[in-house]
Amino acid sequence: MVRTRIAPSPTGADVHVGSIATALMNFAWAKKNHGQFVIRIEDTDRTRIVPGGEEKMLDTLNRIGLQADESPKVGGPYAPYRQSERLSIYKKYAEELVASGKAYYCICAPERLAKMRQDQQAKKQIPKYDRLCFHDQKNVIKKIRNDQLPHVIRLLIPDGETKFQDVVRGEIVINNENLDDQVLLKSDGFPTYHLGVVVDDHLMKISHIIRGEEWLPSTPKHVILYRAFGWELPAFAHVSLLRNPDRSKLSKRKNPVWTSWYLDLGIYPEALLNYLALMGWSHPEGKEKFSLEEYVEKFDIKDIQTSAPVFDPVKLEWMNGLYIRETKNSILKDQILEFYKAKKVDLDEKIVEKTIPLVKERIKKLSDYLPLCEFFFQPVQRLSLEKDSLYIKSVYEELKTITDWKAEIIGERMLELAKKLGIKNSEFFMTVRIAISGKKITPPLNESMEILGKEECLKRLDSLV
RNA sequence: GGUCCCGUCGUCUAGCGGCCUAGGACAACUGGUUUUCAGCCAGUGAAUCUGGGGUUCGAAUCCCCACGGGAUCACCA
Repeated sequence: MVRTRIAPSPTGADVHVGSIATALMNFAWAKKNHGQFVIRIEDTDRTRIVPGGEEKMLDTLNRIGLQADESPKVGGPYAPYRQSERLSIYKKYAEELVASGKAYYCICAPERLAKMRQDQQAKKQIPKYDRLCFHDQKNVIKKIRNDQLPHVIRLLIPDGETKFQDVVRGEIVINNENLDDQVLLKSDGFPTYHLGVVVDDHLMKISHIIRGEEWLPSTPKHVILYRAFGWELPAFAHVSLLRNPDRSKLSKRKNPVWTSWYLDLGIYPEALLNYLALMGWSHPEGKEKFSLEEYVEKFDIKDIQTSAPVFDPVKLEWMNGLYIRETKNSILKDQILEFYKAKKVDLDEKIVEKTIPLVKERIKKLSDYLPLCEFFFQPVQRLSLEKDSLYIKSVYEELKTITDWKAEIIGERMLELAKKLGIKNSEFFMTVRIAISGKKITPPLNESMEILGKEECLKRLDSLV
């Protein structure tokens, strides 16, 4: 049975787009194999918890359409799915490790640890705990009992080397000398990430751990833990991190990284997912656009790319444009209405409906709509007209005589007028365009004028005459 | 710095020893459609496959080294 999971930590304001990319792979792999995709909240660092963060993350995941089979929201057979609610479990397992001699108590003060690390670094040594407490376990235990001393539990890294298979990177071998005696249980009773993931992934029967490559260096510790418990190893698949254009990992310093930022821009969840699917993976037939369903069918963790891709918002927008152009007009209308309503802007449905055919090929995301169409709803600040725009009056007079206010007719009459006046079409229409819309870039002019209506057009021209 | 990962057009990638004088997509540029901008269509440029050594009849593909980039080294995840 294939079971995958994502384990977000509510230490940010929202879900990072990179997390969506790995969530997508986890989702796809579970679905492809008719297994389950679970969401587990790893909130063990109470000092970094962002209020409302968990709520927001779950909400975003929901908006994006990656439904979890098990999560804090929907529950499941291995509940609770929030680590802060599983404290007694970690404690039990940590103690078990101490009992079997695979871990030990440590009462060293943070100050001592900090100084030790500093000294080691100064001497260019590998910063590692010196096992002071390990070598004095009896006394340490006595002190903890007698004085109620705060303490942690550390993993005793065995000698030798640790080896494991990574689905995307092959065999990974590391000399254990490079590993520190990792704290497993903190003095506040919360587990560290390392204990938490291993225990939960095992208990929740996670078969494949697909996560960012940032975890690769600490995976040997996890492997050691699995073996210390005598548990079977899951399959590990470390995927590359999304990068900034300068190749550093995608960060909010250099790029918008919160998923809802893109969604709130009017990027479709499907388009975001589709674009993200192309980061480190490619369709067997070379297709660029495909549905989630198709992705699930074609995806295989063995095909995941090892090199790290640069996140390109330009291509994302192109992808979204593809989706917009394939959206039915009536649906696109509703989406635009809804999109702006969420931003507290109420648009006239009739106008939006009429403008859709004109803008569908001109917008790449929903938020492109208003900048392009604002003049339909109200007169906008006008660009200044060229000095030789005196023929605006003729335009006004000509339009005034039109009785059948249709784009085609308006176009014919304007063309005639331009010819009569001896003005180049491009110049003439640009002038009219600015007079009517205030801008140089607009949807097709004749159609726009039809939508605006004769009265409104004349009014706008009149103010210039 | 130690450890680990990675290295094909500007970007995303195809490529799994001969089909590669390296293919596609985005971006760029040119032309067409045209009343602006898009869209659409046609086309152009863009990678000595990071470099150097091997292995092989033959290497982008396998091996080694160098260089470059990244990640990671907490009672953070």
